[in-house]
Amino acid sequence: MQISDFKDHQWARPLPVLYAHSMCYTPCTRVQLLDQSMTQIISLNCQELIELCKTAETVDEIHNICSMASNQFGFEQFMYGSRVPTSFVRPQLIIISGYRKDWWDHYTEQEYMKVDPIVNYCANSTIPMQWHELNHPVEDKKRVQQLANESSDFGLNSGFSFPVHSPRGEAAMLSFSSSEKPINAAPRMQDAGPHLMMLAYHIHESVMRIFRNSDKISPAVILTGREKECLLWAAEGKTSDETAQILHISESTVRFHLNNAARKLNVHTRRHAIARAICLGLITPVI
Amino acid sequence: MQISDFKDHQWARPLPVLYAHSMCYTPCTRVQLLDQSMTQIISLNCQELIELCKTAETVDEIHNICSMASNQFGFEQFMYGSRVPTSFVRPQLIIISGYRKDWWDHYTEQEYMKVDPIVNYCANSTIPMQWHELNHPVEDKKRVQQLANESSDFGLNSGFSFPVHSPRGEAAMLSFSSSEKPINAAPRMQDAGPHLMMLAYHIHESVMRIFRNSDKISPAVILTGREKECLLWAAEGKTSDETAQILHISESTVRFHLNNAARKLNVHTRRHAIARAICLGLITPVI
DNA sequence: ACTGACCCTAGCAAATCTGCCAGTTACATT
DNA sequence: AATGTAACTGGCAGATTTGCTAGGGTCAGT
Repeated sequence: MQISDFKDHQWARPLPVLYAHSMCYTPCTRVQLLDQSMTQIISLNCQELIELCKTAETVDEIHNICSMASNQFGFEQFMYGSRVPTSFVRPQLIIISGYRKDWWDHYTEQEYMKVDPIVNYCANSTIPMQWHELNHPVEDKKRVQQLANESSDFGLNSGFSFPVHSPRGEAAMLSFSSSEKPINAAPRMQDAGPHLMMLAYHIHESVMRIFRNSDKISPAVILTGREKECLLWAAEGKTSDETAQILHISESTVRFHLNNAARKLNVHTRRHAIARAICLGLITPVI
Repeated sequence: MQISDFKDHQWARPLPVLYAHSMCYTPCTRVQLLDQSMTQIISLNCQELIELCKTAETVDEIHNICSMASNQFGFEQFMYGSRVPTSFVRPQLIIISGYRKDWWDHYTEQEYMKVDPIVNYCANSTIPMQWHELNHPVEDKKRVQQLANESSDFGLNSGFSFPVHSPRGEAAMLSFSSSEKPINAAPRMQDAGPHLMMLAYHIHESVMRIFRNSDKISPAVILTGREKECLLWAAEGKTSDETAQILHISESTVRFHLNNAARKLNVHTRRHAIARAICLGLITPVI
């Protein structure tokens, strides 16, 4: 969504992106082994890469896995990006770039992410998409056209992007690109689709696991059963009094639990607590 | 999450499940053509099934596509289920059952869905899972054990489940099952995984498209830009006054927009409006 | 020129939330 | 027996939301 400028406001400063440089761009068909002390060259199939994901403990490993997958299926560059809804206004971005350094620098410098139709597509859809299929209406046609023109200068002529969405509200994207023309690359990409889709979800799970284990994103908030229940009914629009009747407890107790929940969530109002709890997947619909 | 009983409350009555019978269970290795007037027998690969998804206009077509996929990969029964977050307390369920009629009747009669660890897993994870791998802690061990024992009586010895999550907060699951023992079925299932995962997401998209086109689930709510902005800041915990300062408008205007948004969302409080808007994907984090 | 959609503003009474305090009870773990 | 966690209850002042009504202004499309 478009949001009004609020440059003069304290919210203007963006959260730092957690990981965002092109670590080891390798435009060859083979990549180095994970253990970088060895220079042996190996190649792993998708299933093996997925197994690596499950045990990966650093972002570098993830980067290497993506590189290998990219090469495995004849792509040259990749990019993983995810948006963690720590806040609506200032979500946390995690980016692992396998783009060429010059392109990535230009991309960030121009803030292309804000208009990139591929990013926009992945944020709103679940179906993998080959770039030449993209036909979404865009807001800022001029900028999008500029982006399209410049990207081909950096060897991004065709690509395949995989949206990832989790029950905790995280939205992610894993893109692979090639300098080949779409007409030539399409059939090969088509075959790789299902395997890369499966990989994309595993990559995302691994990245989130790694960052949750680190102290770089806020630790999981743990709410008690009653706290969740009170939040749930509050999110359903019930007043404290109504919630109290539904749960057969006093209104004071409901307020008590909501206050505790708000404190744990590090917010000051119920609205904020509700939004946070939903975003974090702490309260989910009951089946 | 566990929620206290509220049987004596008006919320006790469940929403009707939209589609939940075993339409044409076909425990053979081939299925009938979509045009049922013809009895010709065909077999389609996964890519072709996905193409069918894109144009499917009825639930029956979806059912047939799932049947074909099931047979294609040596499964016998399937089940698709999705939960649309129209409300936290009373979400809308859409179910397309390819289970044996007797099993499905028993399953619903026992309300197994509420304790089914596979359903629980899919609601909270994104990675496809073979049933024998499942090792989640469960709440009601006795009932889960009962479910496990009885399901094998109905020919569900191994299976593969695919969670689906969308940016609009829908959670879905597509499961395929076989009477084979896991040890025998696992390798074949493993190979089918990526293709069925891709199919699962297309199935879900088609189902949601079909139901949104029908009048069976509430039509999409359209908010104006200002309404979204005001909701966004409200979800961020800002008061009307603070939002007014951020957006450089008067507090009256903020109230006006929030009221309009609440009316469109058919709710009476901001908390509820915020919850609804987040669930429906109407307000999303800004990049 | 008209219509519709959107955005902006105002005022008021009643209902509700928020932040703060200080307790009791039950239950499982150590 | 001691500890910790979760659940439960009460009170109060001040801030905020809610529901309502009633306008004016801009802009695009017809």
